[in-house]
Amino acid sequence: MRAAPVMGSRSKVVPRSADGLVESLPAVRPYDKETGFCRSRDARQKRASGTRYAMSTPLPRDEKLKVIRHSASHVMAEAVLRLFPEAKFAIGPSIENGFYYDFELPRPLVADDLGKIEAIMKEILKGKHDFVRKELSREEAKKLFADQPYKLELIEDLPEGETISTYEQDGYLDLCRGPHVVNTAAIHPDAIKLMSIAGAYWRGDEKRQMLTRIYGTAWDSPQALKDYLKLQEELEKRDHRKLGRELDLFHLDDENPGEVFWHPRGWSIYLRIQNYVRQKIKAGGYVEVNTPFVMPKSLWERSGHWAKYQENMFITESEKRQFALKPMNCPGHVEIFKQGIKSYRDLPLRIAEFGSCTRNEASGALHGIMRVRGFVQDDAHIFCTEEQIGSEVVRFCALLKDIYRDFGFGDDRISVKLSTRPEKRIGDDATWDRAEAGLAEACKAGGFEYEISPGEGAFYGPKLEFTLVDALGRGWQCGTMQIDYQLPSAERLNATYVGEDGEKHHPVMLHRAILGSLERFIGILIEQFSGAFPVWLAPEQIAVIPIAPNFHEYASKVADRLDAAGFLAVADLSDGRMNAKIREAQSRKVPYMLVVGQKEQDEDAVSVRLRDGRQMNGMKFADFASYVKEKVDSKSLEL
RNA sequence: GCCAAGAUAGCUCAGUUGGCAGAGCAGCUCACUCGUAAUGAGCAGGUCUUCGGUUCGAUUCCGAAUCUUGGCUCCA
Repeated sequence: MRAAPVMGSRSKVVPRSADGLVESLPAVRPYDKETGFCRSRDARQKRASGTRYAMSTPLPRDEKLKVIRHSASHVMAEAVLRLFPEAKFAIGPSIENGFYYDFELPRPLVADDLGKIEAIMKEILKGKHDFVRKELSREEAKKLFADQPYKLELIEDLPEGETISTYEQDGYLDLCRGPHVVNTAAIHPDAIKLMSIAGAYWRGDEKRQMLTRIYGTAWDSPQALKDYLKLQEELEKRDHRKLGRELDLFHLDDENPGEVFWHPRGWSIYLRIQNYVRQKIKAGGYVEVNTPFVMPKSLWERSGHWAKYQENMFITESEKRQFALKPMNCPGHVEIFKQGIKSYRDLPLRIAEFGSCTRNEASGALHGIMRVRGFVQDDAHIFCTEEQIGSEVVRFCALLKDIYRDFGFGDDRISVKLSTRPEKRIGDDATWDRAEAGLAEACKAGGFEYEISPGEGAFYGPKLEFTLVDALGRGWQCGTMQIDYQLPSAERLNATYVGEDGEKHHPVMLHRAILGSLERFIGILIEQFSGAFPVWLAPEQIAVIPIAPNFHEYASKVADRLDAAGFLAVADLSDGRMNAKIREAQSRKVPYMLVVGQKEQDEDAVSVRLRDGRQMNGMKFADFASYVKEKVDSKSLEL
């Protein structure tokens, strides 16, 4: 979900656009006709040359914003230079919603500094300075940036023959390809805001210098900035950590980082999602198993995890033997596959598990319930022949679509990436060719268009990654489908089946998940629905509210009958007044509130207040029950 | 793990230029026969994250640890 950075553009720049404010953009960016991907480079991508980025047709405004943002980063650099004349400059690209610039500074920044820098920026912007482009030779550039080690490194790494250019505004000179606005007047001083300070490794490499990164946001009008800040507020309101506490779904304990304590309401959602998936995969031809949380070092050595994944595993010991908490379920499933003799007639064998995994994630990577150390995957491994890969992938795509749709994510909310062979890999190229081509073809046959992430595959095979796009346009990677020839091989866990020819063969293993982890998926749902879950998932579907203590008895009778009919209904018999009870139920985001008094009691009816404020008064009890049943059964997103 | 910023009542936050710690909401008690987003009154609630240091005195200043947040790296 990242915009292609402007820094990556290699294009020549033409001086002036029609409105005179933004340089015209190159008509054609380097473009690969065969794949339809634009080529651009990005420092974050480890300088892999020829890295390709998918490009959706850019709106002119998007391009304009990129130019504004990139120019704002130069203005910020100028402001920082005024404050810290000895600052060293790294890179300052435009990013989604804004820009950043990385600096090496003589001291850490404090919150006050951001305000100061922003004030200087505004002053610079008001000065109406031109951005002046100059092209120069490599030698000239090196001389010019002699005291800027990061710039020098960038110059060194520019390919032979590359045009080297600088941009200068108000006396601040920076190495840059452009394009930029022609004058700082193109950036409204009230349409920019500095957001935060963060550390970032030079060139994204954790072994290199840690720089100070300042993030800012920039827009083409003060109103656009306001809208953006408002959206940020909206995001805060939806934050699953906040809602998780407010709705009493779960808690996280500071003493036990990265592990979720599910409260009754949260667990109720969890179980319904799990049982839903359980029923779907059963219908999809999977068998469900369960494998141990703790498994011996010897197994992890054979599987390769001990060598490749050890630092992410919690290791424990008993009677001088070492064990590890499982970070993945695959070896366990291979162990099950290996019990007894398998025939080609048993394939494909689809082994599923709600696998409880524990990974020792870096403390800084933890985030609410989205990124934790203990989580459960809706995992499965499909053991099949090479010929069966295609049909299995197609089948998987159908199941995934079906499940995502029930959670409100239609086809237009799913994006797919095909990750191809990485540099460090095992297996021969012919196998990789077959695996990649097969996966690509099956993905299309499964009804998905995909983008390619070159070199992002697992070391043992290519993979498909399925990303959900939520109500606010954010992407969450959930589903995955990976082809693995290695783990079942003789060198690893040595799984075999007897083929038609009577010989032993190694099956191919497909690692796949749809929700990814239940914890993360529920976090996504909380944010997607702002905690207002669809009826079929709501932890409390119906709150029965008597208008006065006289009607407590009728209220509990209504709740009991609804409960017996399989709904999650609670009668609020507390001391409070009706209005307060409605308010409380509303803040618990209960879909249906039943207000009951004399009228309802006389007619065996309920007056329904929906979460969205609508009312359906004087509904017969039986009518209401069937109304809700329909919503639950159809997994309706509507009330 | 790395960089930076934080940690005060169950929650959201105020506060002390170093001198007995504050509010709103939630909780508890009592009263209230009430029709679609807060009835009123009262009570209780904190070793100011932890451990060291400076000081007559530290919640406040300094150091360290733990955790959280925002990034980086990684990733379900």
